[in-house]
Amino acid sequence: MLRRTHTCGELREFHVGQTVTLNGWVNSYRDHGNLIFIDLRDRFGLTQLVFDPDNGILADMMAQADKLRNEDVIGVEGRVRVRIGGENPKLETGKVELVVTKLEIFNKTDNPPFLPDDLTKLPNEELRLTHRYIDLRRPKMQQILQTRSRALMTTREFFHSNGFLEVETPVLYKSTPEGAREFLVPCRNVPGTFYALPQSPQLFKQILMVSGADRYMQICRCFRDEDPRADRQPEFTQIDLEMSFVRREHVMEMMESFVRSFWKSMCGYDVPTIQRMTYRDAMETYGIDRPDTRYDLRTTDLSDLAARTDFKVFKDALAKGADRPRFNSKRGVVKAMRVPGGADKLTRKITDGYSDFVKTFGAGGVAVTKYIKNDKGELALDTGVAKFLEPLKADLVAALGLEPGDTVLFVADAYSVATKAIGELRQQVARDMGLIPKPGAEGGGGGPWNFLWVIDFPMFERNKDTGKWVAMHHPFTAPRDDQRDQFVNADVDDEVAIESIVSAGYDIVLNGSEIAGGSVRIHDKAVQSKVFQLLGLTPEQAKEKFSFLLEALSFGAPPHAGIAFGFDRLIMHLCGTDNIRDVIAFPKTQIGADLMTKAPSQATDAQLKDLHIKSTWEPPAKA
RNA sequence: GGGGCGGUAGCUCAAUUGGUUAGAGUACCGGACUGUCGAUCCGGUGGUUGCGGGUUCGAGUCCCGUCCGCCUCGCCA
Repeated sequence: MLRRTHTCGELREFHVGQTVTLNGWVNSYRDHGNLIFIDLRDRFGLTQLVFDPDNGILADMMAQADKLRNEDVIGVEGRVRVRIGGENPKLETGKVELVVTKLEIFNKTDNPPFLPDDLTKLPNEELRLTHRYIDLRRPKMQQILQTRSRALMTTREFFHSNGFLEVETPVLYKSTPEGAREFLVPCRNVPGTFYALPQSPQLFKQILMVSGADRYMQICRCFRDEDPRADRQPEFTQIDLEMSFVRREHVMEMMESFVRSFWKSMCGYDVPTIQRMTYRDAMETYGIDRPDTRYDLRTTDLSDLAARTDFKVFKDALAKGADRPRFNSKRGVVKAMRVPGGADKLTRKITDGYSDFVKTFGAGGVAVTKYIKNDKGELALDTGVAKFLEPLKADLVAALGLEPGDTVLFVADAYSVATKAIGELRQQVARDMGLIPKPGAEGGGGGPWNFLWVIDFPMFERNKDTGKWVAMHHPFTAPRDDQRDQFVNADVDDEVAIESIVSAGYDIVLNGSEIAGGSVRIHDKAVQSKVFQLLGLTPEQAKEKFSFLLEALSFGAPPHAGIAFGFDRLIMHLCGTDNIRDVIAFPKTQIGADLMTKAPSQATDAQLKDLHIKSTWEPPAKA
């Protein structure tokens, strides 16, 4: 076999005169009859090969070369020379070419369904996923795989050099059916029982703290059987970690150091001190718990002002009940957003579309007005709901800091609905106004990079359907240290008191995307009991579900805290893509299928019998 | 579970109001060509219009169902 001495991205002018061997795929061929050019590709680049009869090439090799087609796999030996036809500045190796003297065809390809080419339009994703091995040959995909590999390396380096112990935890795990739906694995040895695949190694990493691991990290696979999205897969990767003898500040400090070292190493960017925002500020000002702070659009609660208008939509919304008593003790809300310069850019057609847009989040619509000069040349409110607001113009201008040419958008509803709707609307407006920087604009990769800590989350929120309290993060999240006594002593029926308790949780948000989330954990039995009580778990139920953790906590648990990063999302940001499938070598579709291997597939009766299970599924009757 | 978009040659797309033999580029096959570099030029093969029904003299086009892919709401402690 002609084994390579160099890669296809390697040859330069100083190799001229050397005899070298290359291996790779035929990326393109240009056949001039008695002169054939081949661009040979591997992961490292492209090199031009020449089959040139003037250089003593044998006729039968010329005939073989004549048949070479895209994606054939070959080995060639030859002499490096300066290109006779002049440099190709598009290629790293563009100053030289390889005059082939030996050719070995390792594998002729069937005509491929598509070519791994970044220049032409990509075929549809279904085809790319079915023939993933071809799609992955594309230079862009190779680059992503490389970035991902480097990121794994730099992550491990950081944590290993900071005293973290890398420990693997089980994939076959105990089912704890709170939170996300789990994948179940039937157990052959104990009929009728099942393992679950972990949503995260949460409980194991806490146990590891009790075990004296002191600092743990793992780059681990997590599984959640929920419908995927552009940035979600049923199977995904986390950088998971936990630390002993720390409080919130220590974890945040360590993570800031990690993020700084990671971005420095990945794209040479110096992450500045990460600003902090409370959950409440995030919700009030941005309508979302992961604000994109790359642009300065803000939302404002104008309920008091709106109550003074005669606009029925506002009045009705305000009359709605309070669904978040901590934030609004009496009523629904009217939220407003000032859009600087919106009067010109946000056309009637666009703002009409906003009403449909917010309807998808349960809101009734968007009220619009503009602050512009009227016929008399005076600054006035114009169009939409102007007539209701005109009497309050001065107050509105003051409250929002309106400037001429601004548009104001209003969403009125119960707190949760209005907040969510205007938060989503804010992002849509940012897109329409062109406020979102293009990836790579600054700071390398997908920059600019706007990092943000979001802290002081509520411990609990009401489940919309059942009305029961649920843990906002998970049931092992501790209250913020200064809230511990207040929490333990709180009356479980005092809704306002319970919702006011703030947790010691923290998220890292990057450009409007949650890249990490964690918390200080409960290591104190009184606190843990109170949490279970609030969640409606009896001590018996709690014991049944989490006995191993509770037992562990009772045998000498250090104070501990941790966090987990969504690794795939980090890579998405670094690569400036908004599709998580692009940063996963073998991703799944929206129904969790792997189009290449055709998973999932049916099990045989014998397999099912072994596992003591029976499928209730039957093929639909034919009409 | 709901909403939206899409599925036509190997691939990317086109096809007027429902109307002749479903076209183009590219890939592939054959031919020409000694300096190209997304080579060029000439010729050719290639179609269950996702699948199943229905309406119609006639369906890629309209209707119903279904499958697949993408976006999204719900969901994602």
